[in-house]
Amino acid sequence: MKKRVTIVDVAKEAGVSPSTVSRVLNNRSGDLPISEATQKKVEKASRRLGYQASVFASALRTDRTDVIGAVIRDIRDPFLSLLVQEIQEVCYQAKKDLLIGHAKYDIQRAERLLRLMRTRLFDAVVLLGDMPGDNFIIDELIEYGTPFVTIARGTNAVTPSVNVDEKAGTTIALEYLLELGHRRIACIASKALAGVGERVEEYSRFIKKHDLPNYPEYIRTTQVNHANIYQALREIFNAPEKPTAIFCALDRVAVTAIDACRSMGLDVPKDVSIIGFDNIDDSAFTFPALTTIQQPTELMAQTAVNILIEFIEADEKVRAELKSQRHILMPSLIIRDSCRRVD
Amino acid sequence: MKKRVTIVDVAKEAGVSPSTVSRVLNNRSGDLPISEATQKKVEKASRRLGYQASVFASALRTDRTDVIGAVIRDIRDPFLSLLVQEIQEVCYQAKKDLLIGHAKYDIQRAERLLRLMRTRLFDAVVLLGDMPGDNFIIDELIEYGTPFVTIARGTNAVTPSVNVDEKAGTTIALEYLLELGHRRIACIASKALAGVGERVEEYSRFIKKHDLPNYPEYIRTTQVNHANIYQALREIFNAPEKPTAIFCALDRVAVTAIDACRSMGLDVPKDVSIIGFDNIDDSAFTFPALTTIQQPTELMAQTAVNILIEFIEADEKVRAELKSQRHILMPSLIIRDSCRRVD
DNA sequence: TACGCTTATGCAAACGTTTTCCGTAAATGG
DNA sequence: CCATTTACGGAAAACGTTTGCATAAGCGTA
Repeated sequence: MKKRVTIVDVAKEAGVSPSTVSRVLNNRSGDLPISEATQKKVEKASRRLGYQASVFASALRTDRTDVIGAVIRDIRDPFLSLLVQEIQEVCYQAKKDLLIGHAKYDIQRAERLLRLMRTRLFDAVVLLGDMPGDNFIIDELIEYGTPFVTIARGTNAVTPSVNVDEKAGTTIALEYLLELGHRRIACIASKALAGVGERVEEYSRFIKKHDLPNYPEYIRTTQVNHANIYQALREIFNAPEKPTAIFCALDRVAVTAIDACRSMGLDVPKDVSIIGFDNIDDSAFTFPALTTIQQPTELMAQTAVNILIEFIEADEKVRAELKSQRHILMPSLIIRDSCRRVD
Repeated sequence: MKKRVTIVDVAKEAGVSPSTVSRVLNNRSGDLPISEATQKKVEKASRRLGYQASVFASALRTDRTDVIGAVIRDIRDPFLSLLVQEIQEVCYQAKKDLLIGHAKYDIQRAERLLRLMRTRLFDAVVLLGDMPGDNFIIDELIEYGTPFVTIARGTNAVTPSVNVDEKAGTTIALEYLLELGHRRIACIASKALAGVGERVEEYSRFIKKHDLPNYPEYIRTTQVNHANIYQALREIFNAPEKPTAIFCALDRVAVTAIDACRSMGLDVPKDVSIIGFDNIDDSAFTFPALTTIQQPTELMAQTAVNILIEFIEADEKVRAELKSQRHILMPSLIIRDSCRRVD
């Protein structure tokens, strides 16, 4: 086991001062000229010793770590983890590290992560998804001046945020069903977090606006598992008129719903059409493959990280104007095999 | 936006020296006595100012951050993310933070995370799953003396590790099928990473040992998606004798296989029995629900984190003996509905 | 009274960087 | 040939903690 090699070790090895080593390794030749020869010497010495600057020491001095934090509501949520993967990809390209903290739907755990944020372990933070009662995180982040952006947290955020246009997505899905001739359209959602909530609202508005049948049984909110979805479907099909299509507010419920329909002896899409929202990976692999609304995850990640990086590099005044950045991105329709025309 | 409040601010507020503040806040009254009165003063001042020690400064001094790092092969792998969630839970109880780095099956990305590990950003590191060619990570971790443990990385590790007994698990699954009267048993696996590789090997050994039919078509390795699994199934059923059961080396393939069977018009378990391995969440929600081998994830997490914590607190000599800690835990059979007796 | 012992606290060094300020030598200009 | 710039590099302070050591006060004992 080795002793840590420090900047003075490198300095000795190269026969220069620590200051010079620091300047060379951080490319500060702009501030101060450094001869080719010493540059080479230092670089060689550094490589030879396998030197790696201490994040602590340099962060203590500079208030920068080059690591971005992600606080994710649920690491096992297929959409959120897809998103975090895209974010990581963009960070990687930008030479930032991404470290993920898992809140596990739990305020206490999220609060614990605040310790690390307050102490500036992260240059910036991205918050993925919302949890009931988690606004204090945002408050603290603001208070301590940590740059942050929220993503998938509802379109009515007042802080820097990136979201898909939930209403537009819902409208696209429902209009597609309308085009296929459906009029009796039910809706299944999971417990209402920000984004999903907006979708359900928009569903109701749409139904009303187009004067479609709206039995109370048509709209179900449930946990996402086979048994509960099965139950929700039974209730829906017990309505005075059976629906011919179901709008599932997330792919996770859509995927399960397809399975549940089959175990009820219902054929998708012959007996009932199903459309989802999110376009998670699984949705391409159900049988039949799921027709759904795609969120532009790559663009969302790109946008979010860009905001963060601008933030990090900005000084006081431009930061102020960055604070109003709110992006709402357009989703698109992915047509696969789970919806069919009806007459 | 606030100026950072430091220990000297608190000291001033409380009318004591920074040293005293530090001692109170870190409960160093064991080393050195501190009067009740000053304790109260300091605590009050600290609370009033909302003081939070800088991780950098204290880590620089103490070489401790109280954060544990997890490097995960693939954040979207359902088994691994289940595991990381359990680990996080144990860490939380132990008052450590867990920060997750996502390697995304990519050596380069994993290597980048090494920067953080080498600089002791983490008190200890847990490596989840293996990737081809990632041994250099372990080498570096050893070289730089960072405590670590691997988990789900194959039972023949030579460093501290926690694994399920892959062979025993496979045997349990196959013996169960045997008991149900199956003799023609096929096997589908994903590309061979450490653990899964052992399962496939054990499958072959078992088939040979029990003198069961072993057509080459019976053993397929494939990527995990509907199309590929479908194809694998077709090949398997084109063997001279159709199998009556399929051992899927991971639940992810089992779940997809159930779906694929159904879309081939095959009823599970009437036409073919399917057994999985891992017991991921989804497996309880397939239709029929999947019979599978359960990994004791909670115990695995507990064991792994315990090793890490012992490591962190140990001094040189006990560390040496900790290095040989290799745990192989017993899996168990979860009987659900995807296997049935055959005559 | 002087001495040692306990109890409670402060001083200052150290952790490993980065960066401001300054010094020296060489080069350039008049 | 002197004055002034330019090119290069070092010394030292600072970032915010923790901790070994010193010390001061209080108290019992010889």
